[in-house]
Formats: sequence, C-alpha cells, structure tokens
Amino acid sequence: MSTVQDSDMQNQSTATPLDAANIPLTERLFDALQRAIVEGEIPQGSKISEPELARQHGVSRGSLREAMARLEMRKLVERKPNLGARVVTLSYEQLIEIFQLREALEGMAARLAAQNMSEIEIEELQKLLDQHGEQIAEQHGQAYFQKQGDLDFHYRIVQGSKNKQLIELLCNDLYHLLRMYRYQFGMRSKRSQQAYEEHQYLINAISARDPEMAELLMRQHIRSSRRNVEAVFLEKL
Amino acid sequence: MSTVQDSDMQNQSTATPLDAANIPLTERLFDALQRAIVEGEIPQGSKISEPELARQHGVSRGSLREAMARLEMRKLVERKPNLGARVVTLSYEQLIEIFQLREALEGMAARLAAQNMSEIEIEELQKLLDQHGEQIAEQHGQAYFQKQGDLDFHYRIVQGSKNKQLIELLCNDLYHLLRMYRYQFGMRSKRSQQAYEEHQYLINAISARDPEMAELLMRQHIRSSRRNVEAVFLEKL
DNA sequence: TTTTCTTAAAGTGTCGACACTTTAGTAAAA
DNA sequence: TTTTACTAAAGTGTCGACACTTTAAGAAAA
Repeated sequence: MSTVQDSDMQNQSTATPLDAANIPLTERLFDALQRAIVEGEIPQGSKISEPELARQHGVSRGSLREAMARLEMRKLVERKPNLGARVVTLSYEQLIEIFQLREALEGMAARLAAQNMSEIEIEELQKLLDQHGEQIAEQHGQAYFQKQGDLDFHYRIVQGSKNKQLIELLCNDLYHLLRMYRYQFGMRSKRSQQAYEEHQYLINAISARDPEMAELLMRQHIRSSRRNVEAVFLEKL
Repeated sequence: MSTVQDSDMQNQSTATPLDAANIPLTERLFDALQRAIVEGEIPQGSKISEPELARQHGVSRGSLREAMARLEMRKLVERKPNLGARVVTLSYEQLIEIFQLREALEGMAARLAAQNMSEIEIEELQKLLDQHGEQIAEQHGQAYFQKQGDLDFHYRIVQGSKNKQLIELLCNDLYHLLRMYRYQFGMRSKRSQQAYEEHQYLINAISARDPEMAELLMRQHIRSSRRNVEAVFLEKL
C-alpha cells in the first residue's frame, strides 16, 4: 500500500534519497503524528498532552508545538487556548460534506485531465485499471486492495489535471482526512465491480479529450460512492 | 471594508468581545503577519529573517516560528530547511489555477445554497445586491467599492451552502491568497455592470430553488471574471 | 585583477526553564 | 453525606540560550 506517498510529493529529493537527517525534526514529527492520527493509533477525540507526547517522541515541546500548529491547519487536531489540543472527532455529517467537496474538486480535476494529460499518462492509467480488473476477477467481492486501487486511480487523475492548487489541495490537505475516515470507519466498498466500470468510462472520456463528459462522469462516480457510504451507514443503525 | 473578517469566523466570542489578552500571542501574530503579507507590507518574494521579524513584533522566535508554520500551510510563505522563509511570489499561472478552483468550489456552493439558504438569507442577499446597484448607478465605471461588494456577495453564498468544509476552505484558506492577488495586482474590474446582472440571475436561480441552474450561473460568472483578468493581463504586456 | 580559501557574522534548528492557567484532589463547612 | 474552598499537580504560553549551517567578507594564491 504505497504508490501514494504520505508526505509531500514536491520534495526535490537530494542525492541520498533516504537520509532522515537534514530533514527538520519538526517535519518528521509532523508526518509521524499525522500518520498516527490517521491510522487511529492516537484515537479520535482524545486529548493530547504536549509534555507526554514530546517525551514519547524524544523531542522538545517547542518542536512538537510547531508540528501541532500544522496539524491544526489540516484540521486533524483542534486546539483551544489554555485548554490544549484534541484529535478531531469524525462525524457522518462531515464525511458527507467532504464528498460534496470532492465531487466539485475531482470533477474539475477530471475536466482538466481530459485537456492536459499526456497520451503516455493516459496509457499508464489504462494499465493501472487493467490490473485492478484482474484483481477483482481473482478475489471477488472482498476487495481490500481495490480500496487502495481506487485511491491510486483518483490520485493519478488529479495529478493529470496539472493544476498545482488542485493537486496540493486534494493530495495533501484533504487526502489525509479522507484516509482517516477510511481507516476508522472501515468503509468497505462492495461495489468494486461497478466502480471499475465507472473508471473505465472515465478513461474513455479522457482519452477522447472530452472535458465536459469527463467531469460529468467523475461527479457521478463520486456521487455513487457517497450514496454507497450513506447506505452502509444506514445499515449500521 | 469590513463585512468579511480577516480572522477565523467560527470563534465563540467570549464575554468581552475585544479583549486582546487571553488570545494566544501566536495567533495574533499569525493574523498580523497574514495581513501584512496580503496587503504587501511585506513584499512578495522577500526573505524573512526570524530574529528581525521577531524583534519588530516584540515576541520571541519560538512564537514567531509557530505562526510561520501556519502561514506556510496557507501557502503565504515558503520555507526551505536551513535556508529560511520567503513570502510567496504571485504569478499569473497560479492566479488562473485559483480561478479554476473557485469555479469548481463556488459552483458547488451555489448549488448547495439553492438548497439550503433560508428565505430570509435570500432576501438579505437581494438587499445587498440592490445596494450595489445603487452604488454603480452613482459612480459609474470607477467602481472600487464594487470590488468589496463582489467579495461580500460571494461570501454570503458560500455561507449559504451550509457546508462547513466548503466555508472553511473558501473563507479561510483560499480567501487570503485571493485577497493578496487583488491587493498586489490591482485587478480593477471594469465590468461591474455585467457582474451586477450576473449576480441578479444567480439570486433568481437560488430563489427558485434551482440548484442546477445556480451552479451553472456561478460557474459562468467566475469564468467571465477569469476572462476579464486574462484580458487585463494581456493589456499590460 | 580574478579566483579560491579562510573565517567571522548571521540565521536556523532545537532545547530547557519559568510564569501563569486549568485541573484534580483534599480538607473544611453545611 | 454533600457542597464548597483551598492547595498542589499538571499543562499551556512564552522566552532566552546554544549548536550547527549557511552566507558574506576579507585574505591569500594564481
């Protein structure tokens, strides 16, 4: 589960790719905490004690505080003056709101991708989807990998838009919050077959350089995905 | 010029509304720096020296650093390890990208506003627009106030969407960067009359509870606005 | 005079400390 | 026994200091 990277992706990798040194402590801390929160290691709604968390990670409070300020901006933690910080509490309502956001943003991304993706990128995208198709055929229904696959697919289209603002927003800001929902709510799909087909239509539209159609299909695709979540949610009650 | 507030707008105002104390220093600093950058007081692209800036504002480097981390997340400054921070450099390309974002986001906002705005809110919006109409009639062409008026109008529709994610994103995150462009690029409109009419159509659609039409009109409106910017820009060359 | 090396100044990364605020535990009052 | 008052522990807000990195100035070599 690694095609999509956790950290920022516009880093100009220096000579040594994996040198942890030189990268500021605050930044590594930020990434670590983000991951811990997203994956539920630090449970949602839990209070965060700065001294304790700093000690656990072996850093000073100052460094931790800087990381916290950034986590707050990404809406992964909430801070109140003199009262401290808490991990956000996820809600069904917020999830629906995020789907509405995605519908607008990824719709635009698909439109732009139809205009700006290179032929090679489109081919690669088709290959990726073909792989997904095989995986679905093999292990029918219980499509765990498909979940990540879906993410990869959407990720590439956003990249294909070539709009840096859009990329930044979806792949850095919103992405982690969305991933947090996936982790914590389970969110099994049970419509991988249908999603696969919708993805194929999307590629066709992009390949035909039809921005209008690409946007339409993407929006419909995300709406379907939202309805699925709504259905799963109602089931639970 | 104040209907739209600079700072966060979801603050639960305590007993004393104007007490500067109790609000953390870092936060006030963040707001101050944000304003200074947006209004060009600290010029775009300029390097920021932490010791100097801290001294100017009479705070320690630690507090300033926390504010900087947040400014970085809002993409108002860029930081490179060991090299320091610079104010972002605005570009025509980025501005166009932001317009594309706005088209998607505010389009969705208009759609949701048509569903979720209360009748009273719609009436208020109509009143606001009527005021704009009068202002335009008075001082023809040279519509400076209209600029802020346009902002107010869009602001209210976003609020009317009732989608917190959308509101946060547009009114907190993107808003300041956009305002920075307005300040630094001048960006006179010279289409206030047309904008006024487009706004009226939008209200009509919202009033008729026609989400589809509201989104369509908003997107067209923002596209027109973008084309105007493109034209003004080509003029300059 | 131009280039390169050396070294000091400035700047960033990180830490520990202290003051003030909130929380929690305990004792006094009802 | 329940409520209120007081006090200590824990936590947050803010600061100044030190180590390491980069930048810039000046000296030595070409």
